[in-house]
Amino acid sequence: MTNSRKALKEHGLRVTEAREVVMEAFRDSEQALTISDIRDRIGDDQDRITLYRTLKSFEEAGLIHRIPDEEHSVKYALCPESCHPGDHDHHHAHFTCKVCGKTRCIYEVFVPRVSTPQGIRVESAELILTGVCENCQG
Amino acid sequence: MTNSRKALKEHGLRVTEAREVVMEAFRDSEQALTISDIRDRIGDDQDRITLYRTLKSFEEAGLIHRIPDEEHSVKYALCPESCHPGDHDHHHAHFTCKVCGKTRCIYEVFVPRVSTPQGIRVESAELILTGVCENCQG
DNA sequence: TTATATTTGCAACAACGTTTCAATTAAATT
DNA sequence: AATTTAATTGAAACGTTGTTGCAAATATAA
Repeated sequence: MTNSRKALKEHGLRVTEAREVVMEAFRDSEQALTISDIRDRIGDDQDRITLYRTLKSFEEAGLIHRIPDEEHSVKYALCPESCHPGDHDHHHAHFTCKVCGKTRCIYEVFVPRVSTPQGIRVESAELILTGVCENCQG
Repeated sequence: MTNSRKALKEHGLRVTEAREVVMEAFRDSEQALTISDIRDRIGDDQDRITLYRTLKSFEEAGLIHRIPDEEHSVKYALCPESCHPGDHDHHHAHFTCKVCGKTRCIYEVFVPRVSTPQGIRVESAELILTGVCENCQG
C-alpha cells in the first residue's frame, strides 16, 4: 500500500484514483500548490470539479491546509502529522518568494501570540512572510 | 474642497467623480471593504471595471491597502497617513470576525519581527487574526 | 457477490478580474 | 475662456475560479 493510500485511510477517506493522484502530487512537492499547479502535475484527464471536491475533503480530513498570501491566491500544502479530521493545529508561518512565486511552510517560525484590544477574542492567527528565497537572491 | 478631493490630489491622482465617491465610501466605513461592499454603498451606476481601476490606482497611490484573510477574499482599507505613492508602510495586524465577517485594521498590534531560516530574506510580513469581535460575543 | 452510501463527471451557472479600443473628461497651456 | 493633451471611463469580449444539482459509477461494508 502506498503512503498516499495509507494517509487517506488513516484520515477516514475512501481511497479513489482521483484522491491518490492528488495526494502523490502533494507528496512530491516541496512547496504549496495552487489549483492550477496541481492540474499541471496530474494532467487534464481529471475533472476540474472533482479536484475542488478532493481538496475540500483533504482539508476537512486534516490532510492539507490552505495558505493565505498577500496576493490572495489560494494555495494548499500538506499538514503536519499533528492534524486530524476537523482539528487543524498550525502554529507555523508561511513564506512566499516574490521573485519565483513559490510558497512554503516555515516550521521553524511559530506564529507569535499577541495581546489584542479589549473585547476581541482571537482564535487563530496566521503569519505571512514575503521576500526573496535562497534560490532567487543575487 | 472635500477631504476626499484633498486626499486624491495629495497622492497625485486626478480628481474624478468615480474616485471621489469611492473615497467617501472608505471614509465612512470603520471596516475593510470588499468589492461588493463598495458596490453596495456607491450604487450600481458606476461601471464595474472602473471600480477595479479606481482601487488599483488608490493602492498604487498609497491611499488604501489590500488585506489578506484566511478566506482569501480581497478586502481594502484606508492607509495610515504614513503611506505614500509606491511606498506602503504597514506594521499593523488585521482582524476578521468569523461571525459577522467584518475585517479591520488593529493598529495597536504590531507585526512582530521573527528570525527566519538562513537564506530567506523577509521583506514584509502580515499578521492575520481571526476570532470573534466585541459585538458578536456571547 | 450484493447492497448502500460515497464519489465522480457533466451541464449550467455565477462571480471575479483583465484587456482592448473608442469616447469622454480633468487639468495644463495659451 | 477656449484649446490642447494626457488620463480616465465605459462597453464588449474573454478567461479563470468556484459552486450546485443530478445521474452514473465505484469503494467499501455486509
